[in-house]
Amino acid sequence: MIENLLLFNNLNARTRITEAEFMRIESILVKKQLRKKRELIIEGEISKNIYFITKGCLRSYSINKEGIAHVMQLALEDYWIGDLSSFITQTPGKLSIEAIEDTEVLQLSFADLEQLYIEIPALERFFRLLFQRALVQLQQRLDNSMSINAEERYQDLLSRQPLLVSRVPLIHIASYLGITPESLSRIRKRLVSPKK
Amino acid sequence: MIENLLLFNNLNARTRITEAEFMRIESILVKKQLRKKRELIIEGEISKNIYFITKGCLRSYSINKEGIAHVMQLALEDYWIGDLSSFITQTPGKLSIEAIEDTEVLQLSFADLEQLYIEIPALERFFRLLFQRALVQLQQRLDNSMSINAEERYQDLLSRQPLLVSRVPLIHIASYLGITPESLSRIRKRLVSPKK
DNA sequence: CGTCTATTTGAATGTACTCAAAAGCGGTGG
DNA sequence: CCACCGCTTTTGAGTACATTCAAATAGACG
Repeated sequence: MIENLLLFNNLNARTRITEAEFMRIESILVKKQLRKKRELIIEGEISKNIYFITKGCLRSYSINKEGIAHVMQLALEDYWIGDLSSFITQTPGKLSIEAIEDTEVLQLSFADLEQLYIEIPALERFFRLLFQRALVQLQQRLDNSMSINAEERYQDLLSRQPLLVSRVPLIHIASYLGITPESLSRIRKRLVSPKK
Repeated sequence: MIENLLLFNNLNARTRITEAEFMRIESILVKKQLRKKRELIIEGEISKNIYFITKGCLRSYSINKEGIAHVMQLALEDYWIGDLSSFITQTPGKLSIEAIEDTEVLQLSFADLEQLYIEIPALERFFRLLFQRALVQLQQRLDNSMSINAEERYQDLLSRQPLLVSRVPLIHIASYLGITPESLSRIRKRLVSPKK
């Protein structure tokens, strides 16, 4: 019996995972609840897991030497999140992940995933496609950060991810866009009353 | 008989590809020569191929609406390059790729690669790992662009990729770092004569 | 050797920043 | 249930860093 239909559909959107394979995967996953403001992983730890979000919203971020946080990823349910760098090298990571809302995730460990890659070749394909798409999206984000200004970046995000923008506090949207909260506040004001 | 040892070692650095499998791959690859300043792919085209560089140096870049180029990737021999977005969606791309030096690449087509994924499961793993690492590196670059200033980004690149910096004209390094050539010129001057 | 492009330098400018403070909002405990 | 506290958002004023524009110099290539 399939429990996590959201994940089953997520895997099967671009791959074919059988029910039997999926139940094998499910038997390994660990469900985790996280209250708003609580941290899933903390800078300096070795990330033993990556996470599939079944409910809620998370942000991953790093802190620079001035003590300022920069948002790497904002993720709602049906997304995967983790400190990939720490996860694949199994060395201490620079990212922390915090819940923006009360959140529920499914945890998948490094060792288990390596085993599953062997047992279920379609899963290797799944993550190849996942990383491929993530790479393209990140290239797009980097290109945006170089080629268009803050206001256009905000409008682009707003048009692509309206739900995300409505659920995430301005302070984290600003950080994701690479600007200060003050600047984003002014941008929003301009967009409401487009004087001139 | 293995012809492209550089590629064979590239594939086998993190995967096991047998000689037989590799010769199957080689039978499909097309060798292409490219003179300095010539373009490998041009914005608006559908990227039918990705490329492994066996000799030389390439840059991929996009042009924004003001007509300014932004470097997405700088790649020397032993690297893979392409317009991944266009390649995986088989729709017109926004990137162009140009030779910075006389260059030789091995071309791998979308259709051939899909076939090879089926024939050679280890290749699926190879590209899963390749995209995984590329994603981590791009996350690092994005984090840098938000958390440290232009001078620090240049020094970081210089320490990580001294060969690349020495072989690529300042104008393209600047674009890669997200700054103007004038700014990078001034940064270099400061680093030579660090008055205060 | 001449032409074209890349690099350097100078001066003026602007966009987003910092610092500061007020207003708004949400959650918690008395 | 309401008052308070902390955090988020807004607004203002002054500033800094990299930009733009312009021009001179240096370097590469045919």
